[in-house]
Amino acid sequence: MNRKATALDVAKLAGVSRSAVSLVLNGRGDGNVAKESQVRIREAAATLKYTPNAIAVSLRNRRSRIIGIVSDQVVTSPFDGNIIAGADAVARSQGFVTVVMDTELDETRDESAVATLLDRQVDGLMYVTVGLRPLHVPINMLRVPSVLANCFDDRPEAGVPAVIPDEVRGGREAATHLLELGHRDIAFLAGDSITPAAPRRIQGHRDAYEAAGLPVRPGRILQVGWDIDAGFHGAMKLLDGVAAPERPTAIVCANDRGAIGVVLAANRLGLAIPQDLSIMGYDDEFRIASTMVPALTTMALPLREMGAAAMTGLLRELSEEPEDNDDDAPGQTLVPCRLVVRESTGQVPAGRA
Amino acid sequence: MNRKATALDVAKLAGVSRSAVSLVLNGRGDGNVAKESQVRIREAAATLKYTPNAIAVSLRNRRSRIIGIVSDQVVTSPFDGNIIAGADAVARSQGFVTVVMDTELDETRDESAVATLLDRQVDGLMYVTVGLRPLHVPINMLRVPSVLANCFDDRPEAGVPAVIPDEVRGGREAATHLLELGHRDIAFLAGDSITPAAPRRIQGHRDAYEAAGLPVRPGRILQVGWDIDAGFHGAMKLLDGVAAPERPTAIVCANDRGAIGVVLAANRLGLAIPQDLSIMGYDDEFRIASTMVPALTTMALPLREMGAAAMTGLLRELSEEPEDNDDDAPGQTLVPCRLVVRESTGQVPAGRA
DNA sequence: TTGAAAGCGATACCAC
DNA sequence: GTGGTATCGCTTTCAA
Repeated sequence: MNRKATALDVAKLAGVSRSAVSLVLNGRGDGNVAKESQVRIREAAATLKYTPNAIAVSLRNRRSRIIGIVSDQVVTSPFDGNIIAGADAVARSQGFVTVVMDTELDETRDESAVATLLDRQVDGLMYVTVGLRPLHVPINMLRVPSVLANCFDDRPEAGVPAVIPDEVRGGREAATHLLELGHRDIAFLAGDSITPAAPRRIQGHRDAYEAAGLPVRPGRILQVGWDIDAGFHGAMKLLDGVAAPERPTAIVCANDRGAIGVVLAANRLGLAIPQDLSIMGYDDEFRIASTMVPALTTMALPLREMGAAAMTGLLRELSEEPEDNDDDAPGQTLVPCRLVVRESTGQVPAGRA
Repeated sequence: MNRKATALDVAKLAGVSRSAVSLVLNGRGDGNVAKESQVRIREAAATLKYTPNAIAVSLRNRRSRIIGIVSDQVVTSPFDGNIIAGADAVARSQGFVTVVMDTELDETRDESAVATLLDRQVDGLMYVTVGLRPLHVPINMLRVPSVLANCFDDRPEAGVPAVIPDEVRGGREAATHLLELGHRDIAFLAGDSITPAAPRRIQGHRDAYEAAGLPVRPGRILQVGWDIDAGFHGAMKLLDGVAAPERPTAIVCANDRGAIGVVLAANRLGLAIPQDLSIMGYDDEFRIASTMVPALTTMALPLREMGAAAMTGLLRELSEEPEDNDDDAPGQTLVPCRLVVRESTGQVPAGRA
C-alpha cells in the first residue's frame, strides 16, 4: 500500500473514464452510467480501497466540509469540553469535520486562528468559550457563516448568532428548588462580577424570591470567586461562630467547586448536610458533583445541547446560504439548564421555616 | 471583500506572472526575480491581503502541514487537555496545524477517525488518551509517521513511539517526600488495577520503602477507585474508629479527587491536616489541587511536556523521512513527574516516627 | 529574469 | 450513456 489509489486507478481497473467513477461513487450513476459499469466501478473501488482525496475535492468544490472551531481555552481547561463534543457530534453526523484551534486565552491569537482556518477553506466557524462571556468577535469571522457558543458579541449590532445557557432561569430554578424545600434564608456565593454568569444567576435568585413574595435578606449574596477556597472562606464567613438561628439554612454556590469548599467548611464546623445545611452547586461538573460526599444537588449546564444547537444552526445556514435571507436572524438562543437533585439538599431544619 | 485574492490577482496587480509571485512569497525570490519586481509583488500582496489557499498548496505539494490528533476522550473529559495544548504549541511554532478528533471512548470509531484524517492528507498522526493506558493502535496509523501520547502500543512489536509519564518514579518520589518528613506508616489509596498507572505508582511506592530499608505495612495499599467518594470511603476504612497509634500518618492518593475525599473524611473525623494526617494527591489538577483547603501537595503529571515531546519527535520524523532510517527508533520516552509541595503534608506527628 | 505550461486529484459540463 | 476537457489555486520545471 504505497500510494493511495486515485479515481484514475479505479477508472483504469474498471475500464471506464474517471467521470464515470465520479458519478457512480457520488450516487449520481443511475441514468448516467450503465448498470453494468456501475458494478464494475464499485468493485474496482473496493479492491483498491479507494477513498477520494478530500483535499482535491475541497479545492474543486470550493467547500471543505470542515467547520473551524476557535476556543479560548476549552481544550486546555477542564471545563466545557462538552460544548465541542456536542458540536462535533452534529457536524460528524452530517459529514463535516471539525478543526479545533485553542488560543489559550491569548486574544491576540484570535485573528490569526481565524485566518489560518479561513486559509484552510473552512465552510463555517464557531467560537467557543469557557464560561459565559462577551466576545470581541474577530472581524474575519464575518467572512463565512459563523456562530458563537457560550459567548455573545460585545457589540450590540451583533450579526453573529449566539447560543448561551439561560443563566437567569437557572438561578431562578435553583432558588425555587430550595424555597420548595421550605428554606427561607438562602445564601448565594457568587463567582465574580466580571463574568456575566454570576449577575444573571443572582438575578434569577432574586426573581424566585420575588415570585414567592419573600425578601432576600441583606448580606446573603456574596461575590467570592469560583474556586474551592473561595467557597470555603465564603461559607466560614456565613457560618463560623454564628448562632444557629442566624445562619442561612441553605447555600447556593456559583459552581460545584465552590460547593466543595462549602462542604469542607461545614464538615469542619460539624454541620451535617443536608440536615443542618443544604448546599447546591452549579455546573454538574463531570465526576465531581455526582461523586461528592454527599453527592451534590446542582444546576447542570446544557453544554452538549449548546454545542449541538450552535452547530445545527450553523449547518442550516450553510445549506440555506444561496437564498441569503437575513430575516430569520436568530440572535441569541437561550438553552435551559437542568436541575439535578442529589443528596446535598433537603428539607429546611425544623423551626427555621 | 467578496472572494479571497489569488496569486493570479497579485500577479496582475504587480504586472508579473504567478510563478514570480510564488517564488517571491516563498522566499526564493533572490536570484530568480528582479529586486524591483519583488517589491511590487510584496506591495500587491499586501494591498490585496493575499494569503495562499492552503488547500491548493496542500494538493500541489502533497503535504498538508496538518497533524491529525485522535483522542479517546481528552476533549470531552476535564483531564489531560494540556497534552494537546503542549502538542499544538509545538506544531504551531513550526507552521503546522493540528486537527483533533475525539472518539468519546468509542473504539469502533478509531479507524474511521484515522481514515478521515488520512483522507484530509494529514502529514502525521498522534493518538492521545486520558490516563495512561495500552492502546490497540489503529492499523492505518502506520501509513504515516505517528506517535502515541499517554498510551502505548498493546502489541510488543510496537513500531509506534510513545511518550508517557514516568509513573514508577512518580510513585517513588511521592513516597520519598513523605518518608523524608518522618512518616513510616503511609497508606496508598490507588485507583484500580485496570489502568497501568496505579500498579506503576504502587511499584514506585514500594521501591521507595525498599530503598529506605523499611517494610510496607500490610493492608496499607488499597485499590479503591479514582473519584471523590472512593477517596472518602477508603479514608474512612483506614481512619474511622481506629486508635491513633494504629492509624497511618499519611495517605497518598491516586489522584487529587481521591485526596479531596480523604480531606472530607478527615474533616468529619476532626483530624487536622497536616498536623494529624498528611495527605498527598496526584495530577496537580488545574484549579483543584492549588485551591483546596488546605492546598494539596501533589505529584504533577507532565502533560504539556508530554504533548510537546511527542509532537517534537513526530515533526522530526517528518523532516527526516527521506532517509527512512529506523535505527534510531525511540520506543518509549518516559517524562518525569514534578513534586509540588503545598500545605497538606507535614512532619510526622510526634511519637509516630 | 521571466512567463508558459504541466500537473496535484477530483468534479461537472458538453459534445459525441 | 459515455468519455474528453476545463477548472479549482498553487508550485515548479523548462524554454525563451
